[in-house]
Order: sequence, then structure tokens, then C-alpha cells
Amino acid sequence: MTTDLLTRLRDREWRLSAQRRAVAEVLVGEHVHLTAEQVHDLARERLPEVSRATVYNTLNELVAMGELFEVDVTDGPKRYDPNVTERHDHLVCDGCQAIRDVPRSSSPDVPPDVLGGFLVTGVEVTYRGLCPSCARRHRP
Amino acid sequence: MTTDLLTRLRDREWRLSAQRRAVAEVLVGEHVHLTAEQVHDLARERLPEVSRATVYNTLNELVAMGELFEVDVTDGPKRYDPNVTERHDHLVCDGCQAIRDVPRSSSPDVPPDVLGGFLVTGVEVTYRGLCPSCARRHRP
DNA sequence: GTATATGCAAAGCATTTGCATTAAA
DNA sequence: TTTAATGCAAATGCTTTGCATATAC
Repeated sequence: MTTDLLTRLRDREWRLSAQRRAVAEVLVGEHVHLTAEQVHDLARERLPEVSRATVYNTLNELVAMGELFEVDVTDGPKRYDPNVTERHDHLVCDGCQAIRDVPRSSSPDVPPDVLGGFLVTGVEVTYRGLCPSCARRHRP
Repeated sequence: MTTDLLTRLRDREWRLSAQRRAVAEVLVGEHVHLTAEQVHDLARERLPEVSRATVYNTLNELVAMGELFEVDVTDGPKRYDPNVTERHDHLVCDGCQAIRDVPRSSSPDVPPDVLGGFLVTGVEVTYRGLCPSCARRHRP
């Protein structure tokens, strides 16, 4: 039973302002990888007076809390990934920049002889290619 | 026998100015993952009047030619990886931001049932952790 | 000689910061 | 009431751009 973001935030005694709630609510769902600006726009639909600074502050706090991942797999601004409970990789479309989460198949690892004393604590895997609709456009 | 960067550039009939040569010469070696600013500084040691704009122009051209990879695995500015001939992954130190190339062990892939028509053309793998000296500092 | 690269300084984005104001607990 | 979040606008950091000048071919 995975608890959702809003519930976890309440449990952490995180000072819950209307602005922070608006930001957190926007970050719910699957395959959500929004830029800060997109979060700002969506949050403003719920609460018109949310400022950009507050959006950035809030996103950074959520990242620091481990409740949000920064994802830097496309050109341009960083994206934010609320899927922190399920280990997953990313499928990135070179055509339209869409990002989809995929469960991790098998964990890659480094052959010990090339590690040279390096301590590995995490792995990120990014698959690049074309999403169905961009693939169709490319070879119809 | 892998031909080196300068040789490949000559073969491409790439207009070879002193500035471009200075930039290209800086991009030779193993485990080289410099920022644009570092490239600029090193290039200026060889040719003091190289401008920042030219460094950026040149780096972008090399990337467009496929002779250089952009690597975005650390905070702050992008890094440039001249190792385009050998398939490899990256080991990134969370302590000091050092990056090392490691040969790819086994190619990860996505289970076909979650691909949903997505066409995969490339994979990037980033290992994060602590390099030997940062690991020592962390648990001595 | 001609097309193209260079350098400068200014502009462009994305993000952060300082500080006075406001609101949560 | 107290402590912390907000909003604004200015500042920062990285990268790109426009255009006059210089240079490789």
C-alpha cells in the first residue's frame, strides 16, 4: 500500500500552505515529468496568485525531502518526477521529448575490476528513441 | 585502430582555424568531461585570444558532427565527452562530481510488453556513488 | 576572392536570492 | 505570538545571437 504524496507530506509535519498544496496536487499521476514552468502554470489554475519563486522553492524542498526526483534527460529546463516509490527507468522520445516511466528490467552493474574502489549507490538508465506517433511520422 | 579526433576532423574537410584546433586539442585523453568554461580556460593556455563564443560554437559543431557527446549528469553546466568511439557508461561521484568512463557491462533493455510501440535507439547508464577518495572522507 | 569563422557585447533563459510582507501553527 | 513561507524584483549563471571584422581555403 503506497501512501500518496499529499499524505506523506502531512505526516512529515510540513507547513502546508495553499501554495504548497497547489504545487503538490499538480504532481500527482503517472508519467508526470513537468518543468518548473509547467508546474507553475498548472498550479496557477488552482491558485492564481502562486509565484514563480514559491514554485521553485517548493520543488527544491520536495527534492531535498526525497519526495520528488529531478530528471535531466531533455534539452532545456529540468523536469520533476513524482514517482519516487517505484524503481523505474525513462523512455525519452527524441522527436517530441515525451518521457515515459518503465519498470526496471534488470539492474545493470559495473564489473568489479573497473570499479577501482568506487562505491556505487545508485543507477540511472535512460532509453532514447521515438514514441509510437513520432516513429510513425518518421517512417510512415 | 581508432583514428583520433584531430585526424577525423581533417578528413571531414572541417575548416581548421587555430581556435578550433586549440579547442579540439584540449578534448584529447581519457576520462575527459570538461565544462565549456574549462575548455575555454585550457584552450586559452594554448591560444590566449580564443573567445568564449567561439568555444561554444565549436563545441556545438562537434556535437552536431557526432564527434563529441554532451553529458548532463552533474548540477551546473553541461560537460563534453570526447569518447565517441567506445561504448561506455559513466561513474559519477556525488562528493566531488568527478566522472569516469566505464565500459558497458551488459546492455540493459526494456521488456517488450511495456514498450508499447516505442522504438528504442540508444541507452544511457549513469552510476552514482562515491569515488575512492570521497568514500574515504565519508567513512574513514 | 569568397565563403565562413571570429570576437565582442548584448540578449536570452532558467533559476536563485534578499528582503519586506503575510500567514500557518 | 512566533516562526516560517510568500512575492516581488533584481541578480546570477550558462549559453546564444547579431553583426562588423578577420581569415582559411
